[in-house]
Amino acid sequence: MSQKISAPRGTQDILPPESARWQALESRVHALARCFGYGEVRTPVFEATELFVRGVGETTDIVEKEMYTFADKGERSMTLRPEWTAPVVRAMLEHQMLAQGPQRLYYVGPIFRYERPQKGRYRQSHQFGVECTGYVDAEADAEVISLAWELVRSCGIGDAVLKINSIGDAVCRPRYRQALLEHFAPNVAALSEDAQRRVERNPLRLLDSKEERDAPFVASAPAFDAYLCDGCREHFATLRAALSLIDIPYVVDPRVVRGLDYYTRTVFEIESRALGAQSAVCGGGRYDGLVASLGGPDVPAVGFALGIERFLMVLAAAQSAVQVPREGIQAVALGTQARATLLAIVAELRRSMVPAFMDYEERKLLAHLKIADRNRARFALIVGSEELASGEAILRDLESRTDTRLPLAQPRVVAASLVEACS
RNA sequence: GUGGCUGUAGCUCAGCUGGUUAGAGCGUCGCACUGUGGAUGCGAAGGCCGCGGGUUCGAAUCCCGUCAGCCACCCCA
Repeated sequence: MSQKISAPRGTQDILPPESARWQALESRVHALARCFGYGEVRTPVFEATELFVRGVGETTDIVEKEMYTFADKGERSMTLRPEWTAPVVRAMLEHQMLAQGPQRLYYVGPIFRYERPQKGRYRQSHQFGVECTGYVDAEADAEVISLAWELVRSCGIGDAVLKINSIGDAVCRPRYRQALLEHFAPNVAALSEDAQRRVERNPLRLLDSKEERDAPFVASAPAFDAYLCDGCREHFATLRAALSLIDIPYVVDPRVVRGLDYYTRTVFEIESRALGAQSAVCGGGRYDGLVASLGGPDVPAVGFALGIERFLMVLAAAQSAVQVPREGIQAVALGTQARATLLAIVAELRRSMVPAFMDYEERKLLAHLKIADRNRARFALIVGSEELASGEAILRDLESRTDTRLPLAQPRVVAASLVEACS
């Protein structure tokens, strides 16, 4: 056993029938993005390390300890993409897209973070997300949020909650930060160890503490609300009005504070209890300074990322196991000659895009029918010596258990009449 | 990265305070049943008890290490 190679820690193989659920979600995602006018972007799986250091933020956990970084043979430092926003912005800059007005892009694909694996947390995971650039308007925030919410809603996830918040901008955030510092600093000794670290580094994250001993101080902390500048306040109000206008239920939660440096103003999360501690299925917000910080023009942007693995888990919890519908035709050949006859018909069926299955072993009819059943085939096309003699195959509807006779002619003709019979 | 729980057949799990050849259900395959499925009955295959070391006359069982999964923290999708 020890010499067997297994998938690296925190990664997983996605096999049938699970992969079918992925395909279903992915096609839903593509269709939804299309409805909102978003085009797909695909970027390299690895990028220059510098892109993430500048884009995500030097002091974030992602950059500090979670990146898969390596030197290539030309001694360049490369990093496996730990998130999509920085690469997408890089691509937009590289291809001069931002000079051409607002842009709407979406992506689906893997990200890599070196973390300790746990349910809903992997070293390779997959995200669907969008980036909308060029609008300062809160309607763009609402658009992006509604796209995420529409996916959740259309999949029938009942217990999902949308939480929104505003974390201000370059003008008012430092003021609020200062206020928080002044609130917590006198009580540092009473705080949990983790909280003490955060007082200096990122006071905003203190609001997110789960430690019981921090709770009283968190509860009495000043609210951002009072510190928002006029611009941010108005932006948040417009967003709330827009969400109400398009019937999207939300709660304002001051504790929603994103961990990546580039967020400004709007931040939001969609949570579900089905996930335990990793409750966030989707997270995003506005990042007006990111494009400029990556060397581009001063272009505002909003977006989100949704965890595919987590989303599928929530989906599985919400839906009861659905029976796979029957589909396609199982060719049942009894004898060598029948096998040749059916082989040709199966090939023609597949050319007509009708799923066709065949087992090549010499088995009894009963065994063949069991296989057909297990394959969830809708029909069985049976040919044995009797059928060859009479020139008529038996087409059995495995659902209604009724038989029809079908003249054996040229494979293409048989396939054509099967297509008709099955539709 | 920190703390804790768990690793026995393809899957879900039994296996008492260490004691002969490690069990069950599901699944797979075969037969009853040359030719009309999901059932039933009978049978078979499938295990270095995650891996490595130690204690012991003797280890799936106790100890240490390691790998992996899970839970919480941390972080985030």
